[in-house]
Amino acid sequence: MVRIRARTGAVTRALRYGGAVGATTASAAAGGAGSRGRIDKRQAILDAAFTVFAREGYAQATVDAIAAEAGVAKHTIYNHFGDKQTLLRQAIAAEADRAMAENLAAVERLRDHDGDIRVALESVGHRLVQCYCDDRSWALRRLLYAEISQFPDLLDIIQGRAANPVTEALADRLARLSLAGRLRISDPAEAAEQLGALLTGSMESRSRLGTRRLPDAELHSVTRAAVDTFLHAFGAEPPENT
Amino acid sequence: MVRIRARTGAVTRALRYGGAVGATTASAAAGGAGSRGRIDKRQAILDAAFTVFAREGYAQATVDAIAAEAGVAKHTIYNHFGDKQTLLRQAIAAEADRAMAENLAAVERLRDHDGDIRVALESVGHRLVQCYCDDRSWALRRLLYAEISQFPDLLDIIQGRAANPVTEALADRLARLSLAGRLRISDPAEAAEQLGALLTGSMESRSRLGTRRLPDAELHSVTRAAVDTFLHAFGAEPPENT
DNA sequence: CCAGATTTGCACTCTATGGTGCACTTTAAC
DNA sequence: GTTAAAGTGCACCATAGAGTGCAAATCTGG
Repeated sequence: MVRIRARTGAVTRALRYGGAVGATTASAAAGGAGSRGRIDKRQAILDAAFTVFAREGYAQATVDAIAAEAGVAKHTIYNHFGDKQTLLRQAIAAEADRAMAENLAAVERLRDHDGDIRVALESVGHRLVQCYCDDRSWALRRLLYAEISQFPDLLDIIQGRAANPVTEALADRLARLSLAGRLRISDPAEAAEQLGALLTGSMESRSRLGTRRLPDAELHSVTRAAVDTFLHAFGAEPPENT
Repeated sequence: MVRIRARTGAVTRALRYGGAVGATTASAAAGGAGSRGRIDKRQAILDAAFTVFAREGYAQATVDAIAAEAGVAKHTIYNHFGDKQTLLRQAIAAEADRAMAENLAAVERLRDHDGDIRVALESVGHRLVQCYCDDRSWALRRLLYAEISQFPDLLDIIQGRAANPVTEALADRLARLSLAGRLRISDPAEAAEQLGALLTGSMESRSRLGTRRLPDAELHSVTRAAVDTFLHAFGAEPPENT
């Protein structure tokens, strides 16, 4: 027990002054909203919590471990979040925000792409697949799957921060392209859903539930195949057979 | 503590003699291989373990709860499986076998379907989607996502029992159909992957990670849309536009 | 340099649970 | 019926981890 204490203390200090692990790095970049006290340990805690929760699962993750990872005293965590459940919810919400922002940014790049439609779709598709296969995205997805039966309200937290808005944004872009005569789509929402499915559908098994990092070449080839099939179904001019 | 004991005992007895919950029902149907002792509590334990693990997650699930659910003494569990981890692995393996068998059966129905290709694909697709959306399938998927970082070897256990063999079987069928001139497919494996993606890709958000049961009508419409898109891309005769 | 807020270290409580030991009962097979 | 295997009930151990209290240290704004 005493030995554990000592080790925790050492890690804590190393993180605080060394700032090597990433949690503290992120915290430095986030000292904006309502920063009272020090350089807002809040963000560091959220980052650390997500990391540890994702690695160990909610039940296995100990608040002590999160504190150590964040370079913070356990008490500070309870000061900020009250209890472990709240911490989980906030950590997931923060991470979902980050992930969705990335996805939306990717989709938005369809807005003023005026070259070949295939090139545009492949570019955006590739970016979307990259986001989907990002380590943190997989961690978030795993964590959601893991805890959804224990915390059904996570769905509400994710609601509006997850795939849904991204698909809608994509549907918007596809509708515009269709209106401009570049695609032939009757139901943009459905088309967006299907494009998303084609892009990400095979990632689960390919990446072995996110435990294997996929080479970029593989992402490219999946993207190309997905866009190819998509254009066969929704392209404006009937494509000559491959 | 005493009160908990009492309650557990009551549930246990109710299960043993009433056989109402499903675990015991299943066990009765499985007293085949190597049944020594009683009517093989083994299967009842596996079923109960899967149920409880899926509901609570590995760490939260208590062996006592599993014993109660199975209508069995805690000791019996340890007699059969040694420890909690082994129990998890075996429960998952058993459930994966079950799920894969269902999926393969669905795919096999493509073998001697000689009518309209669209009808055949929609029929099989619908069955596949149903399997995918089955409560137990979702539970298995959630459990895998949840525990994969704690037990990476679950991948090996699932290997050969999961989506992979199903996709391969589907690729086989598609290849035959292509050879018979009913489809125009250059890469059957890729086509199978894409058909699978189109069928199941939108289920995650639609069913809210499997926490919402989808009306069969919705499954049908998704299936129809998936097959439609698939045939646009891989149909033998270029379809007239919708 | 001061005051108030924040953070920290550490000890401590309380509860939960995996796993075991043991004596006793039930079951299946001969 | 007898017997050995399988199952049961219960007490028990050891450990671990959430959450709290408190006094001392540290920071931040003025």
